[in-house]
Amino acid sequence: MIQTVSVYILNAPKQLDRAFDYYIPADLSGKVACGDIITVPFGGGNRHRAALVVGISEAENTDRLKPIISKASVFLSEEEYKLVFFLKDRTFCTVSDAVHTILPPAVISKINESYQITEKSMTVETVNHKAFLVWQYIRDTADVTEGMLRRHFGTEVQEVLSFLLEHEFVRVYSEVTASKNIKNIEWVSLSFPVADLDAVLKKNKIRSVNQLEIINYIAKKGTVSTEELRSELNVQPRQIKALAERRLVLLSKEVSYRKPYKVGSTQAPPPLNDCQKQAYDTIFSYLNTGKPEAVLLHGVTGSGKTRVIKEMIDAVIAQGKQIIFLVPEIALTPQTVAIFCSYYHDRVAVLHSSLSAGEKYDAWRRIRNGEVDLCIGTRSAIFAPFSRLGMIVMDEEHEHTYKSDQSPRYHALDVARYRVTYHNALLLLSSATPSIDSYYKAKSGLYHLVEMPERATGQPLPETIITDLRSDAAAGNTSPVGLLLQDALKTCLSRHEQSIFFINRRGFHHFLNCPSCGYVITCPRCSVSLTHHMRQGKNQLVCHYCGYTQDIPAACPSCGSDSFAFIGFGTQLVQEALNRDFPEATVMRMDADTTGKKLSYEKMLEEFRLGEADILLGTQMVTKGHDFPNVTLVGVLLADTTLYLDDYRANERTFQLITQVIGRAGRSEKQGRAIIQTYNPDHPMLLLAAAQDYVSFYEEEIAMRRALVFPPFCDMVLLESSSTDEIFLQKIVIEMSKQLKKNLDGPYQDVKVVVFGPFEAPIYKVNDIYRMRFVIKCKNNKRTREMLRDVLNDAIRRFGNKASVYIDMNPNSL
DNA sequence: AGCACGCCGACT
DNA sequence: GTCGGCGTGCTC
Repeated sequence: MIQTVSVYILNAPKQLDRAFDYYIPADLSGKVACGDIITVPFGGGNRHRAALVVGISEAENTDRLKPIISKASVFLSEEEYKLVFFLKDRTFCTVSDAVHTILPPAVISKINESYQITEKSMTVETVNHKAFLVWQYIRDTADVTEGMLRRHFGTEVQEVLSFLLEHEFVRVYSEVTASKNIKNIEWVSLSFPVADLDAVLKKNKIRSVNQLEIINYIAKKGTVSTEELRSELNVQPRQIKALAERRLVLLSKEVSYRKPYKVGSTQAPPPLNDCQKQAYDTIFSYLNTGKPEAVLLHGVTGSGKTRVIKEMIDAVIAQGKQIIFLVPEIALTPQTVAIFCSYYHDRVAVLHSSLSAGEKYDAWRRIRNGEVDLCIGTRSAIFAPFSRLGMIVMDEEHEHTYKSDQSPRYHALDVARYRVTYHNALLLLSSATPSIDSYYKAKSGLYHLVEMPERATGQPLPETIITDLRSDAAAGNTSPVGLLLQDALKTCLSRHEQSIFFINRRGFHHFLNCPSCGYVITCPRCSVSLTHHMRQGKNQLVCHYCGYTQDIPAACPSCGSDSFAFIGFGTQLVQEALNRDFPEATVMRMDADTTGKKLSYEKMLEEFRLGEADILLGTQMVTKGHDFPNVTLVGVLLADTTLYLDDYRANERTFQLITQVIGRAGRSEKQGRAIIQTYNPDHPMLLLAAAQDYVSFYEEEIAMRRALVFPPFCDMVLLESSSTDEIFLQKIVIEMSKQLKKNLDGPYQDVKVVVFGPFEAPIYKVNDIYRMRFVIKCKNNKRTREMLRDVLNDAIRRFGNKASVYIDMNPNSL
């Protein structure tokens, strides 16, 4: 009997996402297990590919199988291995995509293989001439890779190579490239006591200014890195080497982990107040219950949720367990990250998308080696390879950045739930404005609900005023800053206090809004607003859910005005208006245009905190959890833009956004004020947001969702296909439509769904690729996923090489 | 995705 | 006759 393996090929296209069998040659027999990463010959050219082992068995006849080549040193832990199939099942991704998300990119980016000759001797006579040439080449060249051999001998070298490997004239070494990414730090120190400095200098007759400078620098600072000498004194490495050769300095090497976050000074946190203590005690009681637990911590802005979380982290660490702390976006939460880094020093790792591959790998390795207690990071940090996970925290739980919109299209919350179940750990969700879904789960007892209704400082929430832009228009004010807001700004400036102006500009799709009455056209079938599209050079209004299309009416159906326009003004326009009307005020503009560079968000926010500008003007990013003690005025320049989004979550998003931005005002001892400008001053959602009345908002929203059957009472599936060939694409979606119908009438009769489409995607053509969609309302359960997977696989099998098809379960936008 | 196999047009 | 175009179909 010969051992065989089932594997999934990594970096393979969707069509190849299935198991392939190989046999294990004698030298690897018994050494391969599920979750291992191995290399195998694949395809006509037998090119070496990385693969994940998913099964081990035995066979008598292995004639039809190829042998595996080697085993890499990386492998998936049991939990990671299970997560691969969890992701595949839930998000309809390939095994390859899942593996790449769970392991850092450096680990499997390249399976680095090199060939070496063995002890077995070879002469021209024993083999054919070509084999001998290849063997010679491998013997005489260092680190021979497959690519090098291909370049030298052509693709047919594979045959020869197989022969050489089989007869053990040659063996293969495989190692992950990431190991080469380990950065060594070279430390330099004096070889003699500092007290002897003058004597040593005299004795060694050092006169070179450069060398004196180096030695004095080291004498002053103690041990320094060569890197520091290079940047501070502009020293060449060879100069240091020269000193080392003269035995004046000592060099030592040390493997270093790149640490992109500087550790600030540690300040003891303030003691918990009563409300915080109570919240902490409740959450603590769910720790170590022997089963998985989930808590939704709902606290108003400024209630000190982060303070409670810090205390929980301490408690978990004290029990010898580890913590994942997810934040929506590192760049937007620099304060949080810095504070936690300063508390936990080298026991913390930071993981996020703008780290280099090497930095990610370092952090990952430290976590896996158990050198870290706390991992702070964005979405992908949910996969941090802790083996003793005690708690997962998701800060600003409602943020959409927790959902990936690229394969695997997972939600960090789903992975978090999976992981806390695996570890019997605690899931702690925190938000001032929880997602409707989470609050519903908390209300139905699935999560424990912990409320923090008051601000830590005891300050009341900001006084909020809604102003009607139509009366501004009537009064002849053309500035995007309304009269009331102008007044408030004057007062604010005269007191030398700061203000934040928020522009709710979102995405590229816009709804159509009547400038005189504010009327918005909605879909007669879906109660969402229609979206403007250019279709065949024609302006049209389209519903993203059901595909309903109509022409733009010549006059407003509500007030009869004949000029429809797209509202929304850019940050630039507002800045100009502010500069004109308030020349004495400094305006800091923060949007995608002004924050291109890596850490420029942080810099700007820090500068604003220090009072270098009077007004911070920006989009979404100014609403996030920053703490600006001197801000007393918040202006929402136009609240309407998310009110009528073509999405069932429009209300939810508006409420969250407005509540968050209002929460920026009056966080210290000064009372804050917020002014919301709108064309819809009576819109219930705005009134609730202004009152910061989350519970009423929730009650209204959940009633609406229940009545219209939207999540959490169902799930939304986006089934999209795209192709450069428009005609072919039409054919595909018709076939998919048939397949859906066939499934739902036949083997999947028990699956309850409502299918909309096919219709064109909101942006029908991108980069010459046409896109068609189905939107499916369903219940996300095993049977539904089976049905969907069948439709997806069928389409991939039939059309996969000319079109791409994917499913997104509960996507961020439809 | 690669890569081979295969079946027709322009070249020695 | 054969070199090479890229359409089709398979990959353990």
